[in-house]
Amino acid sequence: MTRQSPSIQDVARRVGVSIMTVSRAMRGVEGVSSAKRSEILAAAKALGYRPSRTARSLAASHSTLIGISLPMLFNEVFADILDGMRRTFDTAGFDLVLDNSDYDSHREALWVERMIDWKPAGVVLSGVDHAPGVREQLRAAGIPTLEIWDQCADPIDVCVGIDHVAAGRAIGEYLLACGYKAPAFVGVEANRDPRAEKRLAGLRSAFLAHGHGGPVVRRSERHASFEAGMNETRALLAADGQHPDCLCYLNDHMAFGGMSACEAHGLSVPGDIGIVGFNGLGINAVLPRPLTTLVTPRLLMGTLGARMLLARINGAKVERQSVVPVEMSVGATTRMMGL
Amino acid sequence: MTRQSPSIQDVARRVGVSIMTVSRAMRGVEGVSSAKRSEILAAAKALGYRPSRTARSLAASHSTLIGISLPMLFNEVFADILDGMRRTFDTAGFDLVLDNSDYDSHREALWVERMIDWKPAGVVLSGVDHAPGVREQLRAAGIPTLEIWDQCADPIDVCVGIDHVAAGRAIGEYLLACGYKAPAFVGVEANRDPRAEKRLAGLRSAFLAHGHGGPVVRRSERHASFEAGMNETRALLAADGQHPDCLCYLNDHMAFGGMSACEAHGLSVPGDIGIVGFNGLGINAVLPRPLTTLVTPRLLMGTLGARMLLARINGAKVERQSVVPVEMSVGATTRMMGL
DNA sequence: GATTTCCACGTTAGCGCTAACGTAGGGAGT
DNA sequence: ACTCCCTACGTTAGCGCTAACGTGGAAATC
Repeated sequence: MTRQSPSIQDVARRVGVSIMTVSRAMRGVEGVSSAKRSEILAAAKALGYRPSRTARSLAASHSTLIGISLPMLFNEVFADILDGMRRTFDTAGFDLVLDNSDYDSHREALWVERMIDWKPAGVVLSGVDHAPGVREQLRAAGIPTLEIWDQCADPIDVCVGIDHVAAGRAIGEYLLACGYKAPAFVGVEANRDPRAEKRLAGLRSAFLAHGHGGPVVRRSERHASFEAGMNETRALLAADGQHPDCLCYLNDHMAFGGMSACEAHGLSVPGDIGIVGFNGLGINAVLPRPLTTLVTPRLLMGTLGARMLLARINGAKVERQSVVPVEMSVGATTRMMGL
Repeated sequence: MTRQSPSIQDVARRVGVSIMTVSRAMRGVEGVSSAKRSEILAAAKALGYRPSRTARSLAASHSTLIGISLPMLFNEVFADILDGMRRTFDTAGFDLVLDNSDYDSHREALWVERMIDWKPAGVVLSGVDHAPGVREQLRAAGIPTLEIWDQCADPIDVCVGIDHVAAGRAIGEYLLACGYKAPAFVGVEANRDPRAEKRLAGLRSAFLAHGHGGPVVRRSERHASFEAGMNETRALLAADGQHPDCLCYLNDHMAFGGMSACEAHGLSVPGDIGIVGFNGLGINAVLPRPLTTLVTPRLLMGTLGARMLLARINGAKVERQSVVPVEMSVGATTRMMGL
């Protein structure tokens, strides 16, 4: 016997009320006396009744799903952001549908289309650089949307993140203050990570503003991993001519890999060459020589972003954009030159 | 003007067929001539029609959602597993609803209940140790379920993973072969990670079988992070009496933190003390002294698991359980004693 | 006491699809 | 010519809820 799971009808019959009263009781909506409400709740529990989410979504013409698209998961940054959001959304009773775009805006666009078919309560996208049409589709569907991790004067809906150009410039200015003159930047292919490109632009502008040349750029075709950092740094150092006096990396992972490559190449850090990461990951706490890096408030971004999106879902007006601060963390991989 | 998104009716009217024919055409189901089919598809595209997932789920009495519950995301292990599954499910047209149980089986149970309300096509749980009732609920609802990362003779439905007891024993036997005699195990609280407890049990049984004492156990109350590994190791070494001759960690993160603590304590690795991790993470490739560790085939597990679940969703019979092999990776943090 | 108000509930009409079954019309078999 | 069958559709009846509006009766107002 494959007894179907009980429906709202069964509860209504058992208590002797209409299904509408059961619906109201289950949702905690006004219009039911507290006596009836608890009677209904008890009956529902006894029968093992659980409201069907799909039926509810169809009838209400919107679901309690929230779609989240992140470039990748194995990355403390996005894992932290997700963690910050998760707690907030979870408490509010939403379920999270996840996408992993692999830094591919086309993939993201396809997923957004599919997501809209679920009539989600909200959508979260990483960054502000999307494929054409994504913005319009989300707006046309009237879906509250949060863009996270970057900033933008005119977001799709709301936006929380850091100013990547300013972050790059801050790193540049710190390095200039140390006396570094010939930076290099190690990252990934230009179209893969728009935020990294903004940081590179900021870094470049800082050096150019002080009359130096812009950074030498080296790009990996693969993920921004430990290994990629090591390989690209090795290649960079193997090139002819004078090597840079400091190396800026797309993130701490690459920087750590790069540090290994430098040492393998016989360069002492920071004696012969400076190294700067990005993000301020947990691994720094246990490294014998902590990285100089820019710490990003990922959990804060997640929590704040989730709250902003929730406010939009509830129809509240909120600031369209929120830019959170970053902090330079001076470690043991850079030094004041000439000391 | 808030023009509603077009429904199946609009497409049917435009082409001059019944909605059923449109439904069939959209789903790629038999019973429509190819001429009509392409005419309908063209009309749908022109109107911007997209089938409503919620309506479809209700009418078909099951959705294309797949629920996945993992203990945590910032962890290469689960990120890899998820990545392996994602590709497979994505291609098959499923959407992934994610939960993050924080190693809390009660949380997992609550989420499973909520997930069932969506009538998902399938559910993925991590491990085989669940809160009471979870198994029954999933079975009663007839939802294809995959348990991943551990093994079990009688899974809820299907299961793919490694044998953690055997893995622990393999580590123990390797250490015994090296000549180590006094191991310690550094992990987290006993009820937080059942898999780690199984590995500990395997490790213990190996040493006991050779007439040695079981491992000294040290547990962190926090996450199995770099920092936790460092802190617990520091505490372990600070204790009176002789220190262990080798340290086994819950995972590579903790092991790496532990290695820092050893060096800070003036112990050389592997000269004075051996260190063994678990998982074989990417960071090993760039460490000056790669960890001795047990490599787990995470991506394989994900891909294989997803395929098994897909087969179950399609009603196929499959092996209920699949145990994948692990491989000991001897790094530079252990040595043959007496050499 | 007649009117208004309000609360607690019921009724009606879908939400946008799909499963299951029904049917017309053309071709093959005898 | 008559079945028989098969293909390409259409019709009917929901899936399990909620929004919007309707209604009776008790309390409040004058």
